[in-house]
Amino acid sequence: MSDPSSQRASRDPGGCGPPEPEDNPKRRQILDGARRMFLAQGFEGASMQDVARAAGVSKGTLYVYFDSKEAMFEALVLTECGRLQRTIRQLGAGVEGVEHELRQIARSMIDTLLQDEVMAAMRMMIGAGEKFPDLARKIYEAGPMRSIETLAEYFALRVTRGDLAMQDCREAGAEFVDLVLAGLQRRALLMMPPLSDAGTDAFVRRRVARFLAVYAPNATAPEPRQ
Amino acid sequence: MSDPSSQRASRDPGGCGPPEPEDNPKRRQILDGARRMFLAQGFEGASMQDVARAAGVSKGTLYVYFDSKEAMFEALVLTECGRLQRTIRQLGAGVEGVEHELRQIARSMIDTLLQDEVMAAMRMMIGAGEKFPDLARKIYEAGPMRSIETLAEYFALRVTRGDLAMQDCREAGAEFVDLVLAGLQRRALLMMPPLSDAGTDAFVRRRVARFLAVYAPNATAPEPRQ
Amino acid sequence: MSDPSSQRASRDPGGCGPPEPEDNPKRRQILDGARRMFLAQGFEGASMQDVARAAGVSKGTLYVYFDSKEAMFEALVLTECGRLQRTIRQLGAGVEGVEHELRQIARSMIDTLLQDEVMAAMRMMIGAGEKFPDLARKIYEAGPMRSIETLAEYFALRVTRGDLAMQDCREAGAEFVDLVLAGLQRRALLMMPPLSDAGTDAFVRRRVARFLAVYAPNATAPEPRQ
Amino acid sequence: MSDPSSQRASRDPGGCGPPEPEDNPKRRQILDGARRMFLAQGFEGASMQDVARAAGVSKGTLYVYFDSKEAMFEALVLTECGRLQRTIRQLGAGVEGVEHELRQIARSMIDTLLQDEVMAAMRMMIGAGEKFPDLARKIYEAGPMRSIETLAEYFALRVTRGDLAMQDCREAGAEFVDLVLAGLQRRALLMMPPLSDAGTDAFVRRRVARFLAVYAPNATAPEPRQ
DNA sequence: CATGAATGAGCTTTCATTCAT
DNA sequence: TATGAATGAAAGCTCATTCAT
Repeated sequence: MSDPSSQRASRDPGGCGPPEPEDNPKRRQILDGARRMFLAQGFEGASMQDVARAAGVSKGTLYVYFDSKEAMFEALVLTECGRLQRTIRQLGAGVEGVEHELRQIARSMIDTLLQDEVMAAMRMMIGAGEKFPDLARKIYEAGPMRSIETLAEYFALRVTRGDLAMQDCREAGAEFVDLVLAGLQRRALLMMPPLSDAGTDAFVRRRVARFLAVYAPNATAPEPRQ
Repeated sequence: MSDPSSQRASRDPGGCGPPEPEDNPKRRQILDGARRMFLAQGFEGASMQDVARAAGVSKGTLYVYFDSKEAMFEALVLTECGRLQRTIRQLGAGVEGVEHELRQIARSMIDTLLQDEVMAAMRMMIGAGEKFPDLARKIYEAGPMRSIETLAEYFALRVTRGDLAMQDCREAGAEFVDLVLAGLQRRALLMMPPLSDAGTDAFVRRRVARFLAVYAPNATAPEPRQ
Repeated sequence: MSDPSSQRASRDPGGCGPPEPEDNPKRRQILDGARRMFLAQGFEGASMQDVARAAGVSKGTLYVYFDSKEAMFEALVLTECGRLQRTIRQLGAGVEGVEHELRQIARSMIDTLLQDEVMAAMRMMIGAGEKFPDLARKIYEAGPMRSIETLAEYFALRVTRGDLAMQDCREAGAEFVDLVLAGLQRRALLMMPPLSDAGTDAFVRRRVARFLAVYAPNATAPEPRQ
Repeated sequence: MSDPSSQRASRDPGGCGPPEPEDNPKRRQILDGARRMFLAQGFEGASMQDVARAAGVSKGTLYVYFDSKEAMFEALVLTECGRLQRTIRQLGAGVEGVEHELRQIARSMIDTLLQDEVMAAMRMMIGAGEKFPDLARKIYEAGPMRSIETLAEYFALRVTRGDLAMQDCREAGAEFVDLVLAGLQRRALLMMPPLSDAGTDAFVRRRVARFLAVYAPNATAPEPRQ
């Protein structure tokens, strides 16, 4: 079992599962180079030569650890999935006061998911979707879907506390994501310059208010504003 | 001035402007082949050979009308921009009854923009964003931004009629797009199977209700519903 | 129909058929380079780079005329088949006096088929047999089998004239080939130095005598000699 | 002197000589793997990785025992030479009755030398002949030449017993090989399907009869038959 | 002695691009 | 203007070989 490629098949066959320990340092090193190149150039734009150079190994070594460029890409994306999930899971941990809390969650999602690097990953995954539809689906499940579920759990908790009132927490989660993230993400996907910090704050206040106008149990009739 | 490539530089310098008359039939023919191939295979997946074959001309002729593959891609995208704008402008034309109307607008946007072909174009443009950032921005302006503005105009009209109440029509437009389109688009971008027709209808009713809960002037306190 | 590759599929689909006119000069030029390289180095030993250099064209041009290295090899071999058949058909044309005639036929076969170049072709074909069994069979039919049949026709003629006596002309043809060619060919295949001219002559006289000892109608009891 | 590779140069400098004791077990093991792979895939088709796997050692170990792939191939072939010689030496041992005996020898040669595995070896050696001419010559001497000599010895014995009459036993041996083996071998080399068992028997009877028509001392005038 | 990680040259093939006609 | 033959750079991938352990 000293062949490093023996690790290939055994890695997380079920999808974007638990965080992978991934202990082989050379493999990590290669994936790291691959990450930089694929994010910067996309799947087709980055050549194996590029990846090798970025990883500081020879082209041949790439094929010791991965069967093909596609396999390497898949391994990379799966790794990134894990990273993303871990990020999401921490998003709204331990904040207080519903409106304030939701603003913080929103801001946290925005700050995390609109980072250049994450957007590049998203672009890469979307671009590669046509060629790797199964992979794209896994990404959806590990990313957006997981975010929504995490939010749903949080909302469920708040409902039991009486802070929120809703019947379908998942739908509310989806709505929250759509309201506070989708628009900014759409802009970023098409390379529009990001909002200023103040602009983002205003946006978050507005949209969280919209959300609460519907889901806060003691919501007065919503005043159309802004 | 018999060189058709002399038209290259002069085409729509300002961006995705008004519908281009585009009179040269051979150029149209080439762009049409390019459209089919790029949508089907993506920018890197489609070879100039493919485009030439799809357009029914020789490879050499491609270079009579376009300086490079990238230039052809850019020209194609700009043309598509115009097409999209025209589509958007017709979206909610001549329907009546606010809630019913908004549902029809929503459904129309969904049906149009989630078509396989449009999604392929979107994926292609997002994927190419890294390489053509200016182009991506133009697309944003011609696509989502224009949609929002078109909606804003429509809302403004409804406000004057007293059917809606809002202060910032553009913000309301953005919110509408986020609520009724973004989630489905996110799913489609990552190759998730589309909702059933009934599912889509339910989604539209739900989200339009949310929208009206905030912006209908005589809105009662919104009832949180599934 | 100006694409040179359109000639690919239409070339002699039935096997080693009639002499091909093969008029495209560039294709000929490439096949000629391929011939030199494949004969010298074998199928795997010769790289497409080698072939391109030998043919005086660029590597890319190779693929304008042939779909793959294997397709080129097959086209080459088929061409060589035709060449060989033409040679065989002329072998014993118009000589007189049975023993003298048979000696001349034998010598002609030997001189033709033991040329360095032909032996190289044979080695190449045999070496490639494992990978291209169908092709190898075609070669057998176009080469050895055809030789035997040509001899059989000749023997049949001589039988009607009363010069030879035999019941199965094909078997006699096979025997003749075995007696006068096989041994020398086996030597040549394994790179043994060829017999001297005088040695070859002696060999031919001996083996033709053996043949006639059996098939000459007025043969006296064969005297074991030499 | 603990380096096993010190055995390399000293191995059988004279060619395909006496059976080599070959005592190093690991070397044997490697050659055995090499034999399987080279026969199955040919010299170029089999990778050192394949050989290592087939031999159950690491790739590096291969280079402890052999300087290069070519050296390993040469060593393998030389070993196979010995094997073949031993086989040949036993071919016609201890049978009785000249015609019956010759048929048995013939059949034995055919059955041995036309086995798939032996043919594969032959094809491999012929194919490699261009690249390793000296090796090919050694093979000729160890294989066909040795067969002929063994037959010659056998014929000489029979001559002293009065069963056969000939002046040049080696020539007779060569003739025998040509008559009873060459044709079938030629077919097999070019991947033609083998004769049926009955067909082979008929072939052997016919050709042995031809042989005896010339070399049996009491041969009546040969009757042209079949 | 044995290993297997690492290498880099070389493989077949593709493709955007040029240019003589 | 339109062609398509020709190109050469670069792609993904393989493999014989080396070397530190």
